[in-house]
Amino acid sequence: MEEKLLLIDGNSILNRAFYGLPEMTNSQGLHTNAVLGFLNIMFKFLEEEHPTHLAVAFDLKAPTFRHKMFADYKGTRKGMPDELAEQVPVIKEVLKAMDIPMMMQEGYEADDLLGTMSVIGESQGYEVKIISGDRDLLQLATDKVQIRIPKTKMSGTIVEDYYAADVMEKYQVTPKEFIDVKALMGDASDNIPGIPGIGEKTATKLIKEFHSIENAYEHIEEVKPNRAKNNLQEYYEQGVMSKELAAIKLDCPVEIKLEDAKIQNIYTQEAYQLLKKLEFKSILKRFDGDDPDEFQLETETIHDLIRAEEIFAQAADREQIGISIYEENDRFWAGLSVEGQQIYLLPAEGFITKEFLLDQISRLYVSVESVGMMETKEYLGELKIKEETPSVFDISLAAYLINPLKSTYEYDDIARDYLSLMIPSRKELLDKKKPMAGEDGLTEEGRKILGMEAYVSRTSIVPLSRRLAELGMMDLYRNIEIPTMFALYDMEERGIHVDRQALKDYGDQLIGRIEELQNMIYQEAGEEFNINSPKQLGIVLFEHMKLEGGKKTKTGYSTSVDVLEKIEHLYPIIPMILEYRQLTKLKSTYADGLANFIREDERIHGKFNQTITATGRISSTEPNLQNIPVRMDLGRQIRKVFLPEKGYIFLDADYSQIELRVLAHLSKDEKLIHAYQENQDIHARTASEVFGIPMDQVTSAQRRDAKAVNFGIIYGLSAFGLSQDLKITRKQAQDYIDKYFATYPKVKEYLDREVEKGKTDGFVETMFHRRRPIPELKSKNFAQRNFGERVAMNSPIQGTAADIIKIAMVRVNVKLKEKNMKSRLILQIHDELLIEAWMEELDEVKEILKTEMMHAADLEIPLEIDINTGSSWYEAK
DNA sequence: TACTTCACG
DNA sequence: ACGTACGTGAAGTAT
Repeated sequence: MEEKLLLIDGNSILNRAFYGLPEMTNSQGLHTNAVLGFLNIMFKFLEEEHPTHLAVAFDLKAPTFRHKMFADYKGTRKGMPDELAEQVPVIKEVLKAMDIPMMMQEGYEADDLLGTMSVIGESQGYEVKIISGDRDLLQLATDKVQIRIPKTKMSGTIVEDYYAADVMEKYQVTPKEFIDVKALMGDASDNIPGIPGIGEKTATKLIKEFHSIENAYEHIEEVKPNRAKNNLQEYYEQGVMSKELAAIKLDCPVEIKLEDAKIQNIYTQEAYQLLKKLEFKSILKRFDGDDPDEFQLETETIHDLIRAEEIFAQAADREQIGISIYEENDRFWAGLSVEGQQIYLLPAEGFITKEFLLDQISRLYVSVESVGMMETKEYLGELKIKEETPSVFDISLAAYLINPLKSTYEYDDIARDYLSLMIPSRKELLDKKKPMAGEDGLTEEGRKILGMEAYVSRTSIVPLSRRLAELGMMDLYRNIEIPTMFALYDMEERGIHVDRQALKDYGDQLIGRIEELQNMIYQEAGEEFNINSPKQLGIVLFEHMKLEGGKKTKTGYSTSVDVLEKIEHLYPIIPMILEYRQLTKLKSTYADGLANFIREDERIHGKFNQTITATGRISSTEPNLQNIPVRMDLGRQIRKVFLPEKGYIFLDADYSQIELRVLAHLSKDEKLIHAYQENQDIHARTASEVFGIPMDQVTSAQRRDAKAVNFGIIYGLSAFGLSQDLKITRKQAQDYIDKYFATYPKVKEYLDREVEKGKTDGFVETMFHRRRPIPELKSKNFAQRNFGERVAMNSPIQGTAADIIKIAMVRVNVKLKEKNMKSRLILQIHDELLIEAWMEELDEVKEILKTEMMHAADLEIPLEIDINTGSSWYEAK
């Protein structure tokens, strides 16, 4: 077999990887994206090329000979960011562990070492491949030496390949002449001065003609553009020196020999351990054979009723146990972790029925101190655990409170973060569409997943509890989140009644107008196209029709409302598009979308998610019942199809400006507090203060502007954002903001204080100690940091409001149940509760709502609510 | 799968 | 000179 040498430009590839991948750390907080990217690239080429030899070149840290040549060298190359710098020793450690030789030598750059090594390789008859992100290396290309430049594009990595002929084709000069081209044009980032006035084009032209700087100089009279001729004459010395700088050395005294680069076994134990610490699961998979200390569970599948009873009896006197459940169609399995690595898998079959298992598990909640389970809410219906059961320990909720920024809280994440245990994820195990269960019961993967989930659910109880206690969140967890979980379950279970036919009629009534609009739009545009495609729409409007106000976004023209509204009065097509958009939204998302979720009981049972938002709010999906139209009348009409059951009436209560009230409380601003204690119209009051006019002279426009400012404050406002919202100049917006803060000075102080806290502590928290980490505040990116500041201002306000309504929601729900009332809580929309009230209980329920909502938190100002009744959601709002 | 748009608080 | 209001979810198109 022919020998093949793969050479990697270490710094260059590491650099590319760093900027090509999103920020990423392992659980110890070590940045790892560049190392992962490097290894992925390396493995990609190992697989593609199957080289027999491999070496990686690195620059040494100290500025090298080449850079020192210039007195004004002060680090024209910006120092690398810390996040990258800390990864340099790491990749070296990994390579060392893999027995891959590294070339690093004082006084020589990686380029020189690569060049020298490629020459040696070629002279020995090796095929040579050089991997780099740097085009300068193209001068090394020959018939046998190929330069491969990987580029991370959106659609994966693409590689540009260059043998000598490819360089010729693309740059019209030979690889050797490439040096002269670079010497002529110079390179600021490499501190190569070049010759003034000669850029890429002239340089290429000259070298194409004369093949070298020296030859061009000898034929100086023939050098064409006059400017080039004169400058070449005047700066010839500098050109020659530049050439020396641009030329990669091919004769370094390299310390390693070719045979040292022979690939042995890179899958070493040391490398494995290192990669494990880095948490590179995808790379670990390349190591075959079993990890000697891979985590193993001992699984016993229970088919015998007597044995099952034995096991449940044994579990009953433990402090912690872990449960996992899996259901598919009518089949049911439970996983149980009682001690050590022992897992019991209990399929419901034969004498062991699902009812038996659920009953046994429910009993464990009574006898065991803590029963750990993930996503407990999904099983509350079957388990029949009472709200006040102290042994309920929901792993997902605990992990969410500790870090609400994660997108998932799966068992492998929890194991990594709280048990320092790397185990295969559900996604990895079920990778190639492998099922959890087959004809003969659980598959191998299914057993593993159920086992690990039960194991993690038991063993993480202690570390999670400890962490919650450390962070002062035990009360929040016990008294707010766990009870909220029960309330959400109840709401999901109850659902909301929808008139199926009325919903269909609503949708049908839209169709006519939509078609009409569509034809009118085609007419105006003079062509037919897909109006739903922002891309096509943008081209039709701003190119074909040449409307003004185009451009925006990287992918094309923006066609969003605020862009279109600006030109709404100039072109008749614009209002048509806006109306078309509105109607198709109502049709597809609401009329058709909601219809798909109406169940047999004529009710929609949406899901409420408790571990999604960064601030502590809940979210609603399948369908989203928290964004049913209300602002525009046509959309609002859809609420007429949400109806109470016979004998019931809707009761809707929402907090009046809860976030501003929370702000008043948290900031302790006297003026704001006073205004609320007097129950004044806060927006009018703000307008009066900001514009310096008496309350009774505030115009509706002034009130509207003041309202926008009040909202802006909550969002961590910026002059830009406010100006966009109010369609005023930034100067005016800034003026409003200044005046606002002059009026409510404590608000300003409070917001500044929160930003400061965020910066020093790395997080901010609500009145009830819910915390939101803000990693963005440490970002070196200006925009990111600004975002972090706004988050620091907004999260405690939005989060405290979320805490308060959770408390109210729980109390209302519990009270109605305790009193055995027929009335029931069915929806929560952030600051609003919707109750399907039994007609005869109406007054009592109203009282409960008022009391519980107004007294959910003890603030310096009263919490007010608006309350309405109606025979549809439309009427009740 | 990413992006854009738009519905809500 | 950056590039933005805070928090969500769903639908549709383009990749």
